[in-house]
Amino acid sequence: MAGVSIATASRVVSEADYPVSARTRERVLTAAKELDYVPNALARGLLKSQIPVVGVIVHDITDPYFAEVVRGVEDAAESGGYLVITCSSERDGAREASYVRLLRSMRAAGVIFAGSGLDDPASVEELPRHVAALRASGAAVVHLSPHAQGEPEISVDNRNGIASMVAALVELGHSRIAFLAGPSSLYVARERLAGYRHGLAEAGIPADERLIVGTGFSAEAGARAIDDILDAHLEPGTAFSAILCANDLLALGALQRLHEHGIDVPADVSVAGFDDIPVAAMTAPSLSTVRLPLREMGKRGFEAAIRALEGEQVMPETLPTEVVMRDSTGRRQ
Amino acid sequence: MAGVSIATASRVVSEADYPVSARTRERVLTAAKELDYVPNALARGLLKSQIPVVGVIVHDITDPYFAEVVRGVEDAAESGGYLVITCSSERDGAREASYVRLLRSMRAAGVIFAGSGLDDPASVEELPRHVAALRASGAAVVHLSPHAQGEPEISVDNRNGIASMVAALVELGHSRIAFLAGPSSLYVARERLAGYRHGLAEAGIPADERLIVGTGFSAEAGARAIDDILDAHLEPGTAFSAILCANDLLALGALQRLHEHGIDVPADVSVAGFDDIPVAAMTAPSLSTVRLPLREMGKRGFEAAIRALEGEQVMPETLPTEVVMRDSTGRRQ
DNA sequence: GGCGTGACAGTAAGCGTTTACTGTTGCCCG
DNA sequence: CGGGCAACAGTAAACGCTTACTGTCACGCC
Repeated sequence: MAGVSIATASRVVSEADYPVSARTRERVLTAAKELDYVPNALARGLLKSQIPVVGVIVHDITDPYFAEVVRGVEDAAESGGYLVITCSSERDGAREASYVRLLRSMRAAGVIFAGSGLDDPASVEELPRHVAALRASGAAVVHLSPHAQGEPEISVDNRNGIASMVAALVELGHSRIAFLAGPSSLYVARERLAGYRHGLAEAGIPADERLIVGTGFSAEAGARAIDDILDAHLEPGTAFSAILCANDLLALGALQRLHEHGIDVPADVSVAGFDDIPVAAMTAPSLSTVRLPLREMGKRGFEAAIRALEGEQVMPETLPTEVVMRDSTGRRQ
Repeated sequence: MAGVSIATASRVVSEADYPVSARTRERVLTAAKELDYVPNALARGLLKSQIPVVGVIVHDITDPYFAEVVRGVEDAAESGGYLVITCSSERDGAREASYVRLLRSMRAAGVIFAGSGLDDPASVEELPRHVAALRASGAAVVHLSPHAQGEPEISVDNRNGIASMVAALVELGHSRIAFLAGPSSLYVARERLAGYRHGLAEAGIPADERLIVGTGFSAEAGARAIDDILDAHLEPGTAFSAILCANDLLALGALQRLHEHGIDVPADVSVAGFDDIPVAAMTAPSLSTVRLPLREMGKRGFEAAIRALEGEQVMPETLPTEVVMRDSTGRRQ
């Protein structure tokens, strides 16, 4: 339509670094607009063996933690013209591996693992094969949490984050602090448990194993844990005066169940979470927690991927955490 | 490696409907496994002018409403080997159009609009062009909410949903019910407002315009609306005894701000939301709301897209809503 | 015995781009 | 005034796959 060869048209629309006269360029652009031309990313991708898409592997997009991270990736990706594919693995190694395979088949430019690694056969067999192939073909792989293959590219100091909340609770006069520990199959949960022990040790408080309860990572699990604690005849106020949770969802569930039991927060017991997901500020009472820069993690994750794509060496970064005291914690009565 | 032609190998790995002898097939499969062969989806897609990917356009993946819908799409998509691309438009027509253009450029098999339509120049100019092109090229386009182009393929009866909550509140003795209406720029908010008026009319209660407050669709907006109401010297208990919110996020914000003002829910005022996002069950008091089958909507949306792809006529479906009374509502004192 | 037929296997075209390479100008400089 | 070069423009190959088409062979039937 512009009366030029395909090559010339391509050079104009793809903004190639190749001289094209102003008149020709103009004609091509006019024709392109007229035809509502949109380049075929598949053809382009076939040539480059890469399509401007990054996959984000999360445990569950419905978990506000991951939604925030994905949003961070998305915001950073958007400006570069990248699209992001969300993959909820539901903590199933096979599903995770299958997603990564699909991402590999479509030559995604990068894969960002937002959730922490799993102890799962598929995660140690099929997954590493795909990850290696992805890397070999020039795709970027970045981790935002600890995992089987080692240290994450972008991380947050879970251990010291939890420890500083322990310190804050100790500061408020609490010495018997229960811990809802999350699932021990998750690397990140183990780090947080270590942080709890570390914080206690720092304060010179011996850990009471009866106060450490293994849980899932959901609100229901938090509510159930409260039931378990109460069933074990651990009296709030005497056996423990504060409950620290390995993530906010657990804390939310705990808060609700405590309310149902007529146990007042923070008068009878203080409750603290970890992550600072948006709803943490919206509960009544609002939840004291440790803020993780979730969106920022997503953003940095994407940026690290881009850097890797450009052949740069990516240096591991650790992002800061911050204790946020709200209304669910109070001085020990 | 298997000693066969590319065509034969293709027939085996793509499970084409073409006879291949058992021996040959075996050899190909063995070689494929040995080589860790993964087909190139881009090459395949280039040929078919379509790649097994669907885009979901949401306002914000961080909003639990959309996270649920996306998860529904994802779950349905996974079994078919489709990947889902999340696009948070942030209610910006230009950003939305740009996402759809990107989806078009990569020949996505479908685009699902999860959020309701926008009143925005870009949404009435660029967007329809891309949507038309997508449809013309055989891609499926499905809407889960009302929008400028008409009725959604999958929907929920917002109007009657709200109206039935009004009825439930009236049943509890409330007659002065404030309404946090959401943004009037959103089709869905307008439908809900209509439902509120309808419900009131059904109960023979005249609408008091002072009790209808325009808001955003966030928790902050809900909190602010409470401030506005109180600033207007509308006394809880006398001017109104219940607050109905156009979505749960608004209700969450309202709940928190009421708590801060020392106004007890439900003793002083009842609060109800709409959507039944997961956190609605986790607040204290837990939130009475209207359940929308969000995940199911996502799932149906994907299925409708597949049906459209197969050339089937897709019939509009309306999914049921259900009033869920929890602890934030009570009989009028 | 010739031939139609079914079961395979291979050849090659084509999907929409990008880009190395090959022209063709016109201009500058020695 | 001729050679060299910059500035363009076009040709064609290649990316990895699917599939229409073209064999080839063995078998069974008239």
